[in-house]
Amino acid sequence: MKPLPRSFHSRDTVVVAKELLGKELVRQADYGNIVARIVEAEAYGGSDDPASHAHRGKTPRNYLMFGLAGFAYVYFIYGNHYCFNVITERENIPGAVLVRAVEIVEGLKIACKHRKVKTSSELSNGPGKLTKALNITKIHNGFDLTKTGELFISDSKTKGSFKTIEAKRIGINVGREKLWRFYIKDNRFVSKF
DNA sequence: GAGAAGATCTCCT
DNA sequence: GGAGATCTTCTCA
Repeated sequence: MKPLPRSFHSRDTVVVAKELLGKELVRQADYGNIVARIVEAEAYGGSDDPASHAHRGKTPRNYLMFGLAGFAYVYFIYGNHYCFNVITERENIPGAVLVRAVEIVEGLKIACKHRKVKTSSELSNGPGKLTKALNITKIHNGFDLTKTGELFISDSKTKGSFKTIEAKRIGINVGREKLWRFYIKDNRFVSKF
């Protein structure tokens, strides 16, 4: 498995969000490997996007969004959950893609251990759920996803054809009019239809 | 330093 | 369908 190059990520956030669908998120750990296919993603921009963390400027929390593309931006929210983002755009241009849902294609048993659920479709159909299933925490904040290691994104081996749906973003109160949420049509791992 | 809000999930009704 | 859990970060004084 080969990680996607930084040039893949350092493009327009919306383009990257769309093209991340079907790609594989690889989690390598001493207890085994988990491979998860990205089935749902949301684009978050900069100052022109009121829903984005970066819209009010650079802070110690969101500075990664202003940095080099291809790095992970993991943050803690609601006292309970981590959300996993991939940094996009060029340096000093804020942008990130929130991975909202994945389909576990390898390491299902390990992922099930991280989360106590019965069916695999409940395992990772939400931002907070997938980070738990893949055991992604704040230690992965700033992790380079373009290098083979504990966590990276690779091109998919199985290039199945699928239809991409554009929809309004979820869980936010501002900037909802933007159709910046993308998911694979008819995929049961998607969080909401 | 205090208060408020938040890109969510799970449990309970 | 609704509310609680629970903590980081930002804003304002």
